[in-house]
Amino acid sequence: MRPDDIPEIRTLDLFRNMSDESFGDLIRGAYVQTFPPQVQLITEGDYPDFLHIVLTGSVEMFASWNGRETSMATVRPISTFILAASIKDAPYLMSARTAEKSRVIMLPSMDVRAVFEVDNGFARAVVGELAQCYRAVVKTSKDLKLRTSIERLANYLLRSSHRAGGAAEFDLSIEKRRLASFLGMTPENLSRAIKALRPYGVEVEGPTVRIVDRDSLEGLAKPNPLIDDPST
Amino acid sequence: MRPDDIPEIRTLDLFRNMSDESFGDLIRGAYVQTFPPQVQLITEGDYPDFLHIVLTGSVEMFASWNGRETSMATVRPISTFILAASIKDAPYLMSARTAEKSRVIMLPSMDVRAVFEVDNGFARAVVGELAQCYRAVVKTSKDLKLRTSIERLANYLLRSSHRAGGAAEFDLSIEKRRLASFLGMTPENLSRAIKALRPYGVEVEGPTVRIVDRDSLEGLAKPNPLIDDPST
DNA sequence: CTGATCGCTTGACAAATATCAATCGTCCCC
DNA sequence: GGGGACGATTGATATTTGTCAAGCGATCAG
Repeated sequence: MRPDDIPEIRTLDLFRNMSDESFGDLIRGAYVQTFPPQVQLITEGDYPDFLHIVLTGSVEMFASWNGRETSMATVRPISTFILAASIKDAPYLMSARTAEKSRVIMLPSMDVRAVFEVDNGFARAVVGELAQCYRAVVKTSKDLKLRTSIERLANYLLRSSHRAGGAAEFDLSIEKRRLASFLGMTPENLSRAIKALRPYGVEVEGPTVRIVDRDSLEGLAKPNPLIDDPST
Repeated sequence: MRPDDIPEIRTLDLFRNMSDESFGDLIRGAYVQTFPPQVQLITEGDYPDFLHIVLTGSVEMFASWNGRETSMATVRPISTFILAASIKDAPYLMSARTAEKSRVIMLPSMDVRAVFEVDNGFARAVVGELAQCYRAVVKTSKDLKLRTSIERLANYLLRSSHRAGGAAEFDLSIEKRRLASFLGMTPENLSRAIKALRPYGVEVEGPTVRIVDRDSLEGLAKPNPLIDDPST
């Protein structure tokens, strides 16, 4: 691990309120690695060796069953993934692969569990992180069950715009076929859904999205903080 | 609260490893109430006043958007619900109503958060509970995205049978229209899906289900512990 | 007993979504 | 520069799923 990685990690919510000693125990066995795109980092069903933290790039979480595959989430810096499995020492429910070139910290799960047992500040921080993850999955579940595919796309675009600081023009930061899978549709249908949003002031050219008429799009999307606000 | 409720609660995973003092603080302001069926206990968007624990009966968690409603989960004894919102003091993402006559403990959220801050055993127990909830939602999300409606029904029936001790004959313990909503389909389609499972040895009469040919049903359902095993 | 209500079921139809096949464009490698 | 690979798009078609309307059967109140 590079020495200048350490202060950056130390300030994460998850590690901020733990003792120096515990933090030292955690990062002693840690290492940072840079992966090229499309490298599978973990496989569902395996037992967790490491708690992963994405420093740069992005990581796609996905799941498979019976020869089918679906994209579950994209993890962006700086966040952990697979915390629940690491703490419980339970098998991964999802696989992960780098979506682009990514720098990832890996903390041995054994150390994570050991520190969790002795450091009360860390234990409480884990609660915060897990609650956040739980609520995020509940939101995407509501998105999937309550909305049509076009409504999901419309809200996804509004969320993306918001993440880009409210910009009217921004880039889809993932491939369209992965976006399709994340939104629970086929790539073909995503193409058609994009066209269906043109009357609502959405212009898409390659990876670039321009929201020309936000009011119109919001009229269709009806964004709701209990589904679309990632911060609550 | 009735005195004989207390030891039962004390043995729950969530409360087993906390100090007597903390436990006393928690239940001091608690009360137990029995609700008739179809009483709405909490409403999404509200801030949590209480952490709820179902002692008997069952509670349906559901969510709404834009005039639509979907069933998210059924909480059965003895489990908590809305723990994440209580701990974070964040708005409920789901509403809850009693599905049948139910006895429910209500612990003031303020007390829960206060005890969480001081009792380390409780804080760690909260982690275990949250991780469990998180993984449960991930599983249902995979179920929804990777399976067709008939496959979801087939696996639901196998899980129900397993919960009934592996019995070939058991009762659907929820209304069919709620089951349909939970499985992400309409009541009409659930009816048709049930008929579609007849060639796989599934006989349904009213609320009673009989799995005549488990091998055949499993051949269709292809149950997978990373989706269908609630214990991992 | 009777009528009303309610959940479930069924059939006919409509809408949404997936699948298949072909094409287009871009990027990369030779 | 010329394939070739790959992702995106489009059109045609099939499948799945939802909607609407009607009817059935159980339950319950009067």
